[in-house]
Amino acid sequence: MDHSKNEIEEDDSQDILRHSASHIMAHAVMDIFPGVKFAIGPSIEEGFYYDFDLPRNLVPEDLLKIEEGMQKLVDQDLPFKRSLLQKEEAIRFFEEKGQPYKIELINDLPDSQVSIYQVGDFIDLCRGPHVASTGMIKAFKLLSIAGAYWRGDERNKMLQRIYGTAFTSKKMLDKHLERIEEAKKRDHRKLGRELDLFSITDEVGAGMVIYHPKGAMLRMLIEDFEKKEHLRRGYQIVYGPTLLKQELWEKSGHYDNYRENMYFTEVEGQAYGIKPMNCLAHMLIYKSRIRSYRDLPIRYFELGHVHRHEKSGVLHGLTRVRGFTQDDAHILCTPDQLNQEIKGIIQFVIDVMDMFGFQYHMELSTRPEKSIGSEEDWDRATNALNNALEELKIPSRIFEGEGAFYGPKIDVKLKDAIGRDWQCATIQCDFTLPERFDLFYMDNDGEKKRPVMLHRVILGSLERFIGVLIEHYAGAFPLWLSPVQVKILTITDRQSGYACDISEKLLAEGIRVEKDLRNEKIGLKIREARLEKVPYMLILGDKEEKNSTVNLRSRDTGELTDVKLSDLIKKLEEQIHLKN
RNA sequence: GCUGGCGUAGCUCAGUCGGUAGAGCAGCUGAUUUGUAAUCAGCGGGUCGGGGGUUCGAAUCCCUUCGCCAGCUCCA
Repeated sequence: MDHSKNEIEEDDSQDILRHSASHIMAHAVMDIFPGVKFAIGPSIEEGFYYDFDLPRNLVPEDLLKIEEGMQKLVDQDLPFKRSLLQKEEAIRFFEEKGQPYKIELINDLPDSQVSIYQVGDFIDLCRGPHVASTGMIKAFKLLSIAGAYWRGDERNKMLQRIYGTAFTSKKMLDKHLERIEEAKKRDHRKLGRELDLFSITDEVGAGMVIYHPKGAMLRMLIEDFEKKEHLRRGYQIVYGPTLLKQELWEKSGHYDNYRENMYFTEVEGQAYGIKPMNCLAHMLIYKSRIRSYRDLPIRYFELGHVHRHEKSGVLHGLTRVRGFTQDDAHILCTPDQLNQEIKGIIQFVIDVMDMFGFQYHMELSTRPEKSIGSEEDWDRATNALNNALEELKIPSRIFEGEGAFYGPKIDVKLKDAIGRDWQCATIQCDFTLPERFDLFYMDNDGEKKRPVMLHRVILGSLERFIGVLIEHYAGAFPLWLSPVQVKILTITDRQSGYACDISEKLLAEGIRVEKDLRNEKIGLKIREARLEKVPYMLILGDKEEKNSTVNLRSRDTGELTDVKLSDLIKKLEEQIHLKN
């Protein structure tokens, strides 16, 4: 995404504004809770926050009081004053103030001098910059209270975080608050129930999805699409079992590294683990016979249903569940083929993202401190990923040390219709599992060689992807993905026969049709079909029957047209083919 | 898992000071045969998330457990 110079400047000034607002909030909190200890208070993408160590827990009413305090500070139009202190001076200063978190921060700063900012009676360690004075904060609002660990580490004390946002005008703030409301309307948990797509119920278990007929249809359409696309790209479809012997998980290292996330069971004295990943069966297929370099690359694809015991607090609708279906593949190839394979996967991801209309960006994560494998392998794998990105001219950010313990990876973050990022696709290089399972191929020199394994998903998990899709389209799926594509509505029960006739003809063409023949007013039927977000309604009255036409009403344009059935079928088929 | 909030009819929600539960929508029945976002009338529906306690009496107070929500940490 290109930012013009103005936009960049605007982003910067907004950051400064919000960061300044967080200082003002801290001041207001200090006025109410004199003993407060301050942690950090940065600006973030949508606003700002500040973490506090407070003598008591905050309640929502506190936010109003703090907002009032902030408004007073803004009204006074107090200047932000910057000054420099020697590190030792600063430490002494914050010791006197009883601010242990600030001292910890100062001790970690490399420079001999640190800057502090004063606004009113509040002095904070801060790199800056800030707005000139508090009067420049024209519009702000505190949004929520949450717990947050000091320095983001769950072993540390949990502090109280207040989130807020600030803008240069009231109008912009209102627009932002409207966007938040809009996002709530698109929430896939809400739409999932309203559109009768799926349910998640305590009776079954937290994080376990039940697909209702329409949700199952949506999933099937995506699965069919994926199978076709994978076959086209030289993948072979395979299936592995859900339950695999515990010994196998011990061999793979999952038992040591991933046990907390796995479910185990015992049958006739034999211990089994429920698969949290699909790779083991794929490797066993590879190992089921001797492979030649001529066979490579081998690409096994599985829509594999895995279970992971996610911590209870992280579950969220379809986007974070305990049982989910990955569009998983493992590619076994020679080191020489690595680059080409990675490029193929990236192109696959791009094709699919474009088709669904998602923007995306890619991130390359390199070797973490805690990792296995030789430096040479890591370099080769990292270069392969990096070269592939460069050759395809894909800009990416590098996250040093964020790779998996067995290899570096490319993560793809897609951006939905209202600008939120989601992790779906990931491409990971792995030298460890081929080693542990002693995978090899016979090379052209007659020597056994070790293949490289790529783990990759394109959509990630179908559950998460479907959740994201629901929100992306706000439930109004494009025709090819709509569980019901056409709904037939009759004016009176005189048209029931004609309606069944039309319905059968559409079904015969593979169009997904529903009929509403109830003795209800057309207004009601249309209202309900609209709420169900059906792309096309066919309204049938005496007039249509007499003329052998249908009155077509479009969800997206609201347009009404009288058409012949054959023309309608042609139009629908064209649109389905174009997948829009 | 952690911090805080919340769990009342299928859904959205009300329920005062502790005195035995209510609305709208949905559902069912009947009437209505209707032209582009809600026809009218009647009826049924609840172990107030589960368990335990306090009390003459608990949706309401306390404990515990499960789940949900907002974050944190983790992640497809």
